[in-house]
Amino acid sequence: MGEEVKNYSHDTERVTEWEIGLPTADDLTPLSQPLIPPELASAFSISPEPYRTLLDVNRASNDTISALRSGGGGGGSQTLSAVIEPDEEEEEEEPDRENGSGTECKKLRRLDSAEDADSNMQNNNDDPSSRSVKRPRLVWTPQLHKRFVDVVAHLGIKNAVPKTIMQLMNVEGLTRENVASHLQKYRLYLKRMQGLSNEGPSSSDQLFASTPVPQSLHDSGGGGGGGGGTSGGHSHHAPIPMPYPPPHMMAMLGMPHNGFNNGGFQQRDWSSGFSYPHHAHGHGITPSGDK
DNA sequence: GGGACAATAT
DNA sequence: TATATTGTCC
Repeated sequence: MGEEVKNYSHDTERVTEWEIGLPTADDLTPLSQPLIPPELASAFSISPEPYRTLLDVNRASNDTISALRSGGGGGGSQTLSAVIEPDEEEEEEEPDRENGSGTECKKLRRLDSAEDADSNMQNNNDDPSSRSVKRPRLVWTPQLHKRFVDVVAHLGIKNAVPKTIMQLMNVEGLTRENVASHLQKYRLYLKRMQGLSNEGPSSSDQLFASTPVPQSLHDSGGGGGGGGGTSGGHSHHAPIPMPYPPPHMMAMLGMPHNGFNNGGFQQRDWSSGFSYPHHAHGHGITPSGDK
């Protein structure tokens, strides 16, 4: 790891902090390589994508970058659509990354090509003004969850209510319901952790277990849990007005869940994780509007 | 209206 | 299984 790549032709100041924890170029499959090995492709009678040379890839990424730069300009707000920053950005450190072994688990995602009988009801809506568009379900990726935890921690368990959390998280496309639902589950988890008071990251709750529970959350628990609360001290943070560096993130809704990138869309944001798997018909991005 | 929570649906 | 939705109570 750790070798500064300065391939970028543009002059963006890099925020190296954001890059910590990101996979290095070596960890990623080069764009010039097919996502599916030829053998596999032929085994499933998948017609392989046209072969791409590095030049093609380069050109494509330059296109993307220039499109972004001209379109988004230096401006701040970007609507969803194609917010793909040339630079990798991540947030914060992740000290202990205990990965069992060196081998990255590569999961081949099988799409059930089962024809979605997908009764696509009244769902064809281009009009952003209409909120009847049913948005695909949110996937709480570790990154997203971390942000969630951070916000909750800063608010203090006491002030952490869905609406506030949602606002502070500053994630486009995230709704109060999303947060409420997740918060519900998170509280359950916290309760269990307190009840056990001992560390025993149960195998379950991988997501939660991977994110340290901030001390400020051990708050009064109100006795509820059961006794034994851990430790006593807690510092409380007053609700802060503008807590987080809003890294303008967006929720990617409904990425085409097709093995291949159609338009040449590349997902990246708050890390590769923010994805909505489901049937996203047609255009997937842009939850837009909303709230 | 909004939050907590449980039950239920997808 | 994870997340969404709904219903009830406060």
